[in-house]
Amino acid sequence: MKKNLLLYGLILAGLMIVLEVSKYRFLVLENSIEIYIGIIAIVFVGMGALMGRKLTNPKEVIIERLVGIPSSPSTPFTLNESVLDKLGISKREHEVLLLMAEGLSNQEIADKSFVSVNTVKTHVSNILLKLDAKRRTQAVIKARELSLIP
Amino acid sequence: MKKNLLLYGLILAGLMIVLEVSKYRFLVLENSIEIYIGIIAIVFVGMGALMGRKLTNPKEVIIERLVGIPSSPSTPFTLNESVLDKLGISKREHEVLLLMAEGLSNQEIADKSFVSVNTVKTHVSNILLKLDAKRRTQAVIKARELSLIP
DNA sequence: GACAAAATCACCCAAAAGTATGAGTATCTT
DNA sequence: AAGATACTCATACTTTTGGGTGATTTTGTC
Repeated sequence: MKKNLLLYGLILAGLMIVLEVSKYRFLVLENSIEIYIGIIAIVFVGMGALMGRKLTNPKEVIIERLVGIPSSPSTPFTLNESVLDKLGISKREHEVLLLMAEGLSNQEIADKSFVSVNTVKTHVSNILLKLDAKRRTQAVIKARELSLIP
Repeated sequence: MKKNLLLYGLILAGLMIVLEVSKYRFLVLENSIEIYIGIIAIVFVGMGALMGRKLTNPKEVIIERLVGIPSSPSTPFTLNESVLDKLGISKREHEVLLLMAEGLSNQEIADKSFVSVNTVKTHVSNILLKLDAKRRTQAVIKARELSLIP
């Protein structure tokens, strides 16, 4: 990085010198000032681009891979009931939660549970409240984190 | 991108004009040419840096690291790319899929991805289509089953 | 039986999600 | 230069969700 800045300054200095020298040799015509600006612009855009690229560290995607344990016997899920009633989630609500986690719509949950959609809605609303989630997707995630669902 | 180039040209043009005008007003002193060059240099380095950053796709350097089972916290996820392009899921769509899996709303995804909600909607629609899901919740489940997301 | 908690349902409204369609831009390949 | 693909965005419309409120019915417990 520092090298770049240095190189950078050197080029600028170089240009100055070139200009200075040529000026006294009457090579700097009135109308050619634009050309100089153009050249300088191009050069420094290039430099800037290079620097920008260097500054932007390439994202490193680190993929960690386990060595042993080729196939652990998938997670043995056990429901955390203490959390369940600490949050005051009822049995029915938990059922709905499970169906929600399967990606079912309220209507589908209603059909499976033999209740009306409205009922499911209230359950879902309560679940969202109790799990402090804004959406059903979030609720499912939180529920899984709390071991309320597999 | 095009906007940048345009803005770019405009700034260059602007500088030219300023110089031209000031030249005839005898404001351009012999010794101040260096200052102008400096200013131009700085401006264009900045521009160049910005452009360079935009142009440079964030190259993803994938570093694989083997972990020696210190305490397997969860499933060692490895993305199944073959499935990914068998289903024709693009890079952007996959990104959206990941954010969807975090329980984010379309608006939140849009904000995080610096695109409009409409764009996110199209992506989500395509994802639902390609994953043969009716809802985003289902899509997430299927994606997880297919090892498209952790 | 009385009481409380849970479950059921309805209605209305607002917000979010999803569908369909068209279109401009960008990128990459041939 | 042309074509394919991906990405972006818009507009309009439908469906699903979610929030709030209130009311009735079970159900379990004291």
